[in-house]
Amino acid sequence: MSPADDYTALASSPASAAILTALVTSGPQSRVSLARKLGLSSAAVTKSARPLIDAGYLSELDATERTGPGAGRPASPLTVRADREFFVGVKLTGDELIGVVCDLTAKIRAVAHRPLPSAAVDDVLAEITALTGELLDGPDDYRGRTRRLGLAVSGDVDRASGLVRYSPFLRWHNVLLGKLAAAATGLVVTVENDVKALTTAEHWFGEGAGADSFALVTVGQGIGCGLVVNGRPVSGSHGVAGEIGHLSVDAAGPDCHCGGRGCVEAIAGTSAIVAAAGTGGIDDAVARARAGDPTVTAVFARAGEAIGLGIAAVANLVGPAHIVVSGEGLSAYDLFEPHIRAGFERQAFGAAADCPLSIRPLPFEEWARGAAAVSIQSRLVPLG
Amino acid sequence: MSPADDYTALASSPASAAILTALVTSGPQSRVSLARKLGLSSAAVTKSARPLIDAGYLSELDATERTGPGAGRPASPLTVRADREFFVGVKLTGDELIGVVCDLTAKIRAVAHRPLPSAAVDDVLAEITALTGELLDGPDDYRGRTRRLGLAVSGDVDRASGLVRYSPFLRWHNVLLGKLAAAATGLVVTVENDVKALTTAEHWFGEGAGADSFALVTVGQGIGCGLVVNGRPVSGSHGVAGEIGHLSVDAAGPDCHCGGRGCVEAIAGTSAIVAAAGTGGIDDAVARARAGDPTVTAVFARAGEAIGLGIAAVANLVGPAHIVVSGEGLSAYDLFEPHIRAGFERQAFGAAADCPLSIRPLPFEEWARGAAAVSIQSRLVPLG
DNA sequence: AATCAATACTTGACGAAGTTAATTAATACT
DNA sequence: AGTATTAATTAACTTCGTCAAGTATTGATT
Repeated sequence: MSPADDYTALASSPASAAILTALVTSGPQSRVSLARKLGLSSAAVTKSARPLIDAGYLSELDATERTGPGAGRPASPLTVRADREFFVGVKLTGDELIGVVCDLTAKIRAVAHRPLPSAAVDDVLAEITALTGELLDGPDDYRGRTRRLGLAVSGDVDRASGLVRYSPFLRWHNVLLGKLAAAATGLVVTVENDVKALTTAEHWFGEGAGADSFALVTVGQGIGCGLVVNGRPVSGSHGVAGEIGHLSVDAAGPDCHCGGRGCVEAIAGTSAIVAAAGTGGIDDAVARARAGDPTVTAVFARAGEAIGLGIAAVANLVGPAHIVVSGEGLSAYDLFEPHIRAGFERQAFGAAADCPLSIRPLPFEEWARGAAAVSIQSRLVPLG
Repeated sequence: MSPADDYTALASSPASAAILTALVTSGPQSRVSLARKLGLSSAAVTKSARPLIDAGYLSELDATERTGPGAGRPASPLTVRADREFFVGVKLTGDELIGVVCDLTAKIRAVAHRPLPSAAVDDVLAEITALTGELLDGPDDYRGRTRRLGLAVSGDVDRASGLVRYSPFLRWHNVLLGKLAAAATGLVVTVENDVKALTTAEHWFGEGAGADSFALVTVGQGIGCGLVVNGRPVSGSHGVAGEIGHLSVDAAGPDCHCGGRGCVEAIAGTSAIVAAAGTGGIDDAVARARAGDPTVTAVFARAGEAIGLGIAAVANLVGPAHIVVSGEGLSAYDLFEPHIRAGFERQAFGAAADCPLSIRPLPFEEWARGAAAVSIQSRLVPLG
């Protein structure tokens, strides 16, 4: 395999893309079960898998697990060789870089943080390069088996061109981050919106693995949502999608900076909670709520319910198979969770209420893992 | 072409399906422009189009329109031969059947109505057969060129198997309508949910033609919504999708029969309007509002705004390229329209507000046309 | 132990559906 | 008339799948 192949996806045909996707999202499987699941002949699986095995990306598992009713040749399931290649993922925030090294199954192998004293493009590129070096040239030497870097940025990002159209926290406009970072690091770079990246990670490697439709809701400063429908991410024709934070759930609710009224974010965003609780900061609000202050407890209850209503709206409109709720705001998980569920259950229509809801806090490295997941995906299959 | 071919789709390959879809949704085009748009070689278009021309489904237009800068061989655009085949569409309501004959471009050629004195399955089948006969064996003799019948039913429908799982107005449970109607009429039958059928019609033959994502909102007894995302209809993993009527937009709003509170439908559904206006019926309410009764005018204003908020939720979450608002409720179009727009514009986030909104009343035959559109689609391309 | 049935996988011939490159067709401009 | 330009077709080839036949590896039966 020539170095130039690093720039193209590993899968050269629809079949091999489907095989890689199924193995990554659903774990080791025999060729026959892959064929059944993907609607292919087993001959096609054999043929498509061969070059992937030869290149070291797949391998055969020992035929320990018997599948059938006993008789017959045992299957030798195919599996992804996790340590065949490594990927760097970096999440950019306004004041910090969070970096991880992941293997092919998006398992985090190394973590590093780095403050970001300046948001000037050149400074950020220098810090990305330094962080990448720190991760790759550290005690475990990943350098030789790492060709790709994923970046996750909040804001308006064009993944195909690696362009950051607008990023509020970095105050960037139209920065060709992909090309610049590729030049600075010598790696193949993908750039994606942070929520979409996290959605990809959960859809491929997390609880949403293999689901045909899936939603990820992030709770924090803002309330965001990534959507996967019919197996494909939703981007929105006008560049807007998943704006769950600006659904209006209360006609008498507070005005929102977006011009709307009663937005979920204007009730349940971090600053809205702080304002409503009349406390100094979110940590203070959490502490007072945990101490039992009824005013502040009510603020969290109202916020949780608003989020639940927003999630119910997602369930009613697109009907995802699974919804994961997460984000830095869920460090106060215990204060939110029952009210999110209450709001959801009240407003989810009919069978939409059957949609399983996973509500859990999210380690901050997960955002960087999301960036790596996009990079892994781009390595395995064309586009996304 | 043997009779058995009537059961399979006309398109035998992805390329021919793409060509038919493009010609139906975007009108006559040269082979070269089709190739560019679809990412195919022009040789592939030539080859795929040939059998469709031979079978009489496509034909070449006279090269009247010049395309290029003047020089060069003029294009002879391909076009769908609308009268090659006809399709019957029937919409089933609780007390009436509405039937149409459409040509291949979904243009309505004939219309017929028929009361439905009984909702017993056998009686409905007899009426469908009679209506179909009336349409096909009438003054224009469509019988010889019609092989397919589309049925549209409100409720829970499995298109693939032609099963009506549950239909509230007909009080049906698990009726294999597709097989039964095929046996009764001798036609190839498709069965689809009425809102989805109407969405298909607008997405293929109406204002949403060719859009990658599209939403149709119906206003009437209930408030419904059909969604197309990434070019494919959204069905919902748990069978629920597009339930815009049960988004909660007012925390202090009325309780809804669904168990929720402040649902769009509980504010803007026909019976909610009648109840809030304190009038005898919807016609009465419309009359009083048109006469300037401030109470009733306010009821319509509030209803319109609630619908607008629901539409904004769709725009914020999935970002369709175009939204069509229609339905029998929009016979009172003038009372709703400005308030729908006001609600939408207030709550649409950022670029979502750029989404064009078409608000217009809908002739009742359009529902039957929707049923025919599904049938046409099933004739042209596999699945949907 | 030998055979058989069951299941997994591989192989090679074939076919469907696309590609590229060369050719033919039809027009406008000089 | 000759040439540039664009459209469409044709023929040779490539790719990627299927099908059908065979091989591989096990448990059960005789």
